[in-house]
Amino acid sequence: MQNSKNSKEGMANSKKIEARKEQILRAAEKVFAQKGFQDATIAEIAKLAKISEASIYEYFTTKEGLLFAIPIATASKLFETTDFHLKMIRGAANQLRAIIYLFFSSYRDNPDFAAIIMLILKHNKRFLETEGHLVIRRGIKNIATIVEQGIAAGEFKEDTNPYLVRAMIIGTIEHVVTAWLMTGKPDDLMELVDPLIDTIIQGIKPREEETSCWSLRRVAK
Amino acid sequence: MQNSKNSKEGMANSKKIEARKEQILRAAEKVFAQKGFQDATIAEIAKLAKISEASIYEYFTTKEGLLFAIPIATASKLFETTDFHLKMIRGAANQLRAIIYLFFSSYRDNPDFAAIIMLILKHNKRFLETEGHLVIRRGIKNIATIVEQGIAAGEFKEDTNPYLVRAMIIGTIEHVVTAWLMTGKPDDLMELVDPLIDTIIQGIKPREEETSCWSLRRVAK
Amino acid sequence: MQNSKNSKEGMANSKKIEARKEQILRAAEKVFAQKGFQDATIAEIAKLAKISEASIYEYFTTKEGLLFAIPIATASKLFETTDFHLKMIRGAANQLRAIIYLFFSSYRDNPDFAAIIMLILKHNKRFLETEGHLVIRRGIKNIATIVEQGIAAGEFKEDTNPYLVRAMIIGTIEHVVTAWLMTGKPDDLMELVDPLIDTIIQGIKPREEETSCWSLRRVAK
Amino acid sequence: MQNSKNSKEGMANSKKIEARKEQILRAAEKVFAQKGFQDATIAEIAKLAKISEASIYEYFTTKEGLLFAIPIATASKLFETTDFHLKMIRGAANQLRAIIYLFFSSYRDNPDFAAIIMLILKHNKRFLETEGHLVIRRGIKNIATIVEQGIAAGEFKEDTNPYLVRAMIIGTIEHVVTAWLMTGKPDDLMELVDPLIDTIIQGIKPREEETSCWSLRRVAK
DNA sequence: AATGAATGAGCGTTCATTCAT
DNA sequence: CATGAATGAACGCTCATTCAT
Repeated sequence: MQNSKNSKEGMANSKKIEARKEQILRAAEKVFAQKGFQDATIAEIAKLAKISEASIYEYFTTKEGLLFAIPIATASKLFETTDFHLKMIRGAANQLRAIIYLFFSSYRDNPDFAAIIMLILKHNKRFLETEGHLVIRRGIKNIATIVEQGIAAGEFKEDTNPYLVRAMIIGTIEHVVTAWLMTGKPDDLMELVDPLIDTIIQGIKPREEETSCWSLRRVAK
Repeated sequence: MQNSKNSKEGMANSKKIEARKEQILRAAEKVFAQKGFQDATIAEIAKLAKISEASIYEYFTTKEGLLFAIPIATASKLFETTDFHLKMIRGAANQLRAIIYLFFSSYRDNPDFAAIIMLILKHNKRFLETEGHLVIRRGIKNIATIVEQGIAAGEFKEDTNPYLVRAMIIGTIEHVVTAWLMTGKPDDLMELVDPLIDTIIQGIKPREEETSCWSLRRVAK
Repeated sequence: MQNSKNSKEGMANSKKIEARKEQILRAAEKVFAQKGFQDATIAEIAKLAKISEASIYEYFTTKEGLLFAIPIATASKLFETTDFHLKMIRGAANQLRAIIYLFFSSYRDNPDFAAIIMLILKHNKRFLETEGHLVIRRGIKNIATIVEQGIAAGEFKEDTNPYLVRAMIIGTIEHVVTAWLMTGKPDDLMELVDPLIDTIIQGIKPREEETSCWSLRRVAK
Repeated sequence: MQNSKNSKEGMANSKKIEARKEQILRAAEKVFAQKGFQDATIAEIAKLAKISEASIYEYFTTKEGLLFAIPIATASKLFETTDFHLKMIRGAANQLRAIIYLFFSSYRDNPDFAAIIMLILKHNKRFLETEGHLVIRRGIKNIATIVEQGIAAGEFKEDTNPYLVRAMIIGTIEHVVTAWLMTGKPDDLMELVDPLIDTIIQGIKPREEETSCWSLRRVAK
């Protein structure tokens, strides 16, 4: 009985703490996204989070530490979702399409998260050594892996550079999303998914004469 | 004599002024590239430029104005060079290749300029309404135009989206250069030129079966 | 049974409380001595005392109150010891010697206590109106009293100023101990006891011609 | 002509700067003396000096740096005065008397300086490695030297410990001045000069029976 | 009795910018 | 034209203290 009470309290407490953290993180996300890191003030974040400035420092060590903590949850969720979907999809091309789709929709649905990543964190060297960056790095690794699998399966050309493909995908997404953010988010991001993936896929698939028109070499094998 | 002396002085002065400006800009470029905008101080720039802090304000209105003025010269030169070369090149694909080559080599040769663009200016909304940004915008327009010409010439697929292609090219370059800058510039950027352009070109050129394998459809037309 | 248990508990409790206080005081003494008053934090004291910060405020009203309480026990013990020894000693000079000896050895054996007194409390005006200061004041009164008795007994010159003598003794001890603390406690404090007291005693004892060589004047009286 | 103008300006400027520094130092001295280091604020010092807070940092690097600079001028003057007088005085005893007199009167006439030294700086370890402390150290060295000369001249006992004598003199002065400061400066410090020096001198001069009373013992030898 | 959690209040320091000379 | 000197305005962070539980 005592145990259950304690464990309940424990849960309640840690839940409360997590809720508080979440509350601060959401406020910070909004303020950082709107003002940028330097122009954002702890005072404003605290106000928005309905908490005292000092309390923020109970949960995060510094203003920058707070910034670095922001993307962890959303990025984790994004990459979990991605992993979940990828398991159900056959074919490297389709998997890439899914990834691009999920990235775009994640950014579209979380523009503050997108702004933090694209406009603030991406250029901060200290962020490179952070848990948040680790999450993102792991999530991005997928792409190169899928490309490699596509090459192995003959879906993509043998001389395809998986890291270049990844750079093209991520770079294009970043560029498009950044422009979208900077211009006040007028466009429909999702319209670009298909053209982008189609272009990429066509760019890296084996030459037609090798595959479609008799596919001599493959037959030969 | 006095006149000529004066006019000489006038020339000398305006030259001197330009030289002074250039001196400040180079110092600012170095400092901003190294420290970022916020962490760079006017004091440090002034010191490096061997000029007083107050004097900087004789030539530039604000710290941000100084920042915004930095890329103008280098960007102008880059786009002039690009224009110059493009006139000598036939074929949209070859022209895109040239552009990518020139961009990469410009960034490689001017890493401070690259850092200012990639890590600082790209995310500054106020920069959008700036002469510097105008120069860059004009320079980038080329790409979409060339793609359009390529489509018109049958070099690229008819349903190619020129703006997406441009986004892919610019986005990939930015992503690669940013990574190169953030990781201490270890890689050889130029190695990526060919794979990148090859992939893009293959991604947007008309389908093989339409062109290589008897081009039935086109003939039918 | 219950009663006895309760009273036992009562005893245990008050003992426990005293133990707790003592625990906090020792932690505070160490931290204050090491860091000084301002640089010491309640958090650090609490950590060292293995108690929560809030609990400290169950036993002491403020950080300064805690500071003021530190020397009471040690000072009381010192002055009790001193009183105890003085009863067994005849002659003002010997008594002064004993006092100086006991002071020095107390500081040597309790360098944290010494640091608190010499480097922190001695300069705090609010400490003047404190129980801790009262204890010290009482303990120091001895010296002047002994000097007065020495004068009355003809051991010391009639025109000796007891308060100056006290100031010389205390001042010298303070100066020496402070230097000892500030320089990392390298010297052997005790070596100074004899030279100090000898010099003082010779400085205040009646002139030789009055005492040793026929003591004319005294006889004349 | 130009030269003289320039040098005049140079003088004017450096004079102005010195005046400004002096102005800040006087304000800081007063505020630090009244409130102590921690409770003093730059704001208050700036206000009293009729200067902006930021300007203080044009002349001093930190709050503590400002504190450390305060005693330099006064201490230098004190020790120069001391040196000046000592040259005109014969006899170690008289010289010690002069030193004690000059110390006391310096503290009496500059109670803020005295408070800074006695209540703040004396206990700051970082001050030990400071120009201000160097000045003081040099000034205090005198005392031991004079005692040594007194010993050599037969004025003082051969077994006199010059460092103990110095500690007694400085310690007593410090103790007395500190008490004077802490109690609101009611007493006349100067009354203590003669009794103090007389006691010290008698405490360290060769024994009377050897010198005054026909020196029987010595003769006996 | 004990403490986890929350915060009010405070301050040193930085720096872009101005202006008299 | 050049600049030395001055400053207004801002802010992250700390910590002693409180209080509900």
